[in-house]
Order: sequence, then structure tokens, then C-alpha cells
Amino acid sequence: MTWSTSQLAELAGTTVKAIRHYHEIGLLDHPERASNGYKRYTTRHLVRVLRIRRLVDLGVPLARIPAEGAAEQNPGEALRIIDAELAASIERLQKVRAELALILQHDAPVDLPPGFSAVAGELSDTDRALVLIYSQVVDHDAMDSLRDLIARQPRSPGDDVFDALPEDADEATRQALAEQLAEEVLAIGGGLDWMDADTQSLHSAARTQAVIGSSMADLYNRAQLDVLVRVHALAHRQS
Amino acid sequence: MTWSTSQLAELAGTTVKAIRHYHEIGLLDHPERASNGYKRYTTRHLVRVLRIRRLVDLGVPLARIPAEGAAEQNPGEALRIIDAELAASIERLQKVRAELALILQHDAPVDLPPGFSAVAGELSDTDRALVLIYSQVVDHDAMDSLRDLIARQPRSPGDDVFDALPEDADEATRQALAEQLAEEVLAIGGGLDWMDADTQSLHSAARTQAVIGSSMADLYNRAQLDVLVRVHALAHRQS
DNA sequence: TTGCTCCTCACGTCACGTGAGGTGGC
DNA sequence: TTGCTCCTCACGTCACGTGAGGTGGC
Repeated sequence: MTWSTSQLAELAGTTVKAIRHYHEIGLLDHPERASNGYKRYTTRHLVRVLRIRRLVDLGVPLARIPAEGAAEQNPGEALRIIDAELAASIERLQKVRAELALILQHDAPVDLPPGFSAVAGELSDTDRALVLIYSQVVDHDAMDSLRDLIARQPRSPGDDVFDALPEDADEATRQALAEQLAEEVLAIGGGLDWMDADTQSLHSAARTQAVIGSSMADLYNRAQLDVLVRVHALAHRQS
Repeated sequence: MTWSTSQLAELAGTTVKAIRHYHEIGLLDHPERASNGYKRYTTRHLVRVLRIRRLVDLGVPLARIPAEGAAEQNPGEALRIIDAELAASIERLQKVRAELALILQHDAPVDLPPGFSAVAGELSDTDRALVLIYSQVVDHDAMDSLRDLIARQPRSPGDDVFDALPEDADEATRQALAEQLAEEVLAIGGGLDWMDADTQSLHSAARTQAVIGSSMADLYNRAQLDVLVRVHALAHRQS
């Protein structure tokens, strides 16, 4: 009894194109042809394809599947390597799922670093952009501190004013907003200095400062930057 | 402050080629060039790449990442779909790991259907090929019955003789071997008839019979087939 | 001058999938 | 004759990776 390509594919639980692919890369012998050119696969081919499929299903790449009739060396070591890769994949996917669960639970935007979903509501669009950048230049501990700080300092009306502050806001407006924000910062403590001496930069300190500095200059307008400077000065004067 | 392609890639935790790929598929705006043709990326590009990377890390395919500045629609539904796909992937990988653990534990060959590792020692090379084929034409319950049968009937000296039986084995040898094997089969009960009336073929009964029949004809030599027929007759006469 | 970086093609990877265009079987 | 199956190219998929060959910066 012989089978056509599609019959072989169906018996082996795979597709016609997979069978042809195994021929192309030399994993599967070419069968004899009928007088009309149709392929006639035999039991030997079926067993070979089933063995290939079994290995593929176990995660063995086609390039590492031994040729037909190759010495049956014990593949224990190769299988152990594959198992370790599978374990790593599972762990990675589970971490992603945990992240997704947090995002869905808080209905949080996705453009925040891992772990920031719970405080998403305290952050403006610009804040989120900055936090994303921070996450690339400071270490994990510093990001934890930042997240805790955000959690301790919920959005205030002053934050809304700051986010909407026009570039040409006048002197009095800026000073009043700075005083208001400085007061809120001082009420919490350690407000603007979450990045302290212990903070590990992931690049050189100068590079980190340059990246953060130019990002802020690009993300905030001149009035906002002026207010930040004033808040910083006020908070330091009081502390 | 602006960055070169490699600086942007490093800041975003990705590669130069990934950045260029995002340009190619229209996900990332082209930056201005310096007079020497070098690209000069800005904060806007960095934030964009970080958002792309965040989505990629969460499992969003590049083709589904919205264009820059697209309306921030809540992606909850899309994320839920991705989460379900991740859950399915994890489950699949865990099943493969369970299979690998069984194989490694029993130092079993891989060319057996799932779940047969524990009985691998009872089976010859030809047996394994046949069992692989069975698994494609009968249902899961029948495979469970077959596995239990193999477990109840450990390899005997008669099995070794059968596996090594030359094609031109003489009449007396065949008959003696058949009688020996029939006795062992009867000692267990239900020996040759694990495929009973309840067995569900995955194809038509005729097709299943044809596949199994021709496979056996191809995998066993004429003397072995003759012995199988005799064992079958003897076992039926006695039961 | 030398080593390093940047640029743009073009092609490769992995395991097939998707037509295109033509022929055979019933 | 019609619908179904088989065949062989050739190209597409996905997210980049890998050179090849040339230029700029210091």
C-alpha cells in the first residue's frame, strides 16, 4: 500500500507543505513515482515523518534532527538543553502574563515600565514618557523608589495646572504654582530627590544626566521647566 | 541632544537593526540628518522606540502596533487576546516539558507516542514504529489500552526470538515460537485484542485496517507475519 | 595612517504558507 | 466536460541578523 503526499500528510498529522519541506532540506527520502509522476509513499516514509513530527513536537529544531538511519545516539543531553530552554520560555511568558494582569486590572496604559501600572493614574502623558526614559538609565532600586514616591504623592490640582501650563505663563503664575507644588513636595518628604547618591546609573553618571536633562528639556515647555527649577530651589531652601 | 542609531539602540535596550526595521515598516519616523548623513535621533524618537519595545515585550506583534500619535484607544481587548494566547502557549510548553521529563526519567527513545516512555523497554525498534502508526489511526482510549497491555506483558525470551526471526525460519521453529507466544498472551488475557469493537478509528475502519495491515506487512518479515497469524489462531482457539 | 563608526543595499533565518500555472484521474 | 487532486516553481511570512562594500571622524 502506498500513499499520496496529501494522504501521507493526513496520516502523519501534518501538511503537504511540511512533507515537501522535509524533502527540500534532505530530512526525508524521495519516494518512487507512479507513471503519472505522482509520489508513492510507503510505510518507511510514514514512520520517518512520524519520528520527525515527534521530535518537532518535543521542540527539536529540524536542523538538529539526525538523518534517517543515523546511529541511535542517546539524545539525553540535547533533550536536557531543550528542557532548560522551555523552562526559560515558560518563565518569561509567565512574567509577561503577570504584567498583563496588572495592566488589565488597573486599566492602565501600556507605555509604562513594568510594575508601574498601579500608579498609572497619577501620571500625565509626559510623565509616562519620562518614566520610560528613567527606566533605561537608572537601576531597578531607583525605579522602585520612584514608584513608591509616586504612590505616596497622589495627583493634586497643582499637577493639573502644571500639565496644562502654557509656554508663555507669566511670572506670577509660575511662582504661585511653584510655591504650591513645593509645599506638596515637602509634605511628603524627599520629593524631588528620589534619585540620590546611591542611585546606580546604567551608563556613566554624565551620560545619565545628559539623557534625563535633554529629555526634560524636550518634554516640558519653558514655563514648566522654570517652575520645576523654582520648586527645586524652594524645596531645598525649606529642608 | 541627539543620538546616533547605535546610541538610540543602546538607550532603548535594542539593536541597530531593530531600529532600522521599525523605519522600514513605517513604525518609526525618519530623523533629521547631520551634514555627513548620520542620523540624529531626538527624545521623541527615543520615547517612540521605548513604547514600541514595551508593546513587543508584552507580546504585541509589530503589525498591530498603532502609528505614532494614533488615538489612544484602550487596548484592553487586544491585551486579553494576547493573554489568552500566552496562557495557551504556556500550557503547551508545560505539556512538552512533562513529556521530556518522562523520557529523561526512563532514558526512553523519543520515537514513541506521548505517554509510552515508561513501557519503552518492552518494545523493539519495529514495535515502536508500529505503535507510532497506531497512534495516528486509533483514538486515545485505544492507545491507553495498548499501553496498559504492554505494561502487563513484559518482554519474554520469546519476544527476542521473534524480533530476530529470520525470513526463512523453518516450519518447526515458527510453530514452536507461536505456541510459546500464544501461551504468554493467554496468561495475560485479552492479549491480541486490545483493539476491540469500541475502538474508535480516526479514519474509516477500512482505512485504519489497511494502514495497520500494510504497515505490519512492511515492518515484519514473512516468517514473523506467519508466526503472528499462528499466535492469533492459537489464542482464539483457547479462549 | 589606523581603528572605529556610520551608511545603504542585498540576502539569510526558521518552518513552513500561499498562490500561480499546468496536468492527471474519474 | 467538471471538479478534484497532483505536480513544480516562486515568493511571502515574522522580526530582525549577517555580511558586503563604501565613507566619515578623530
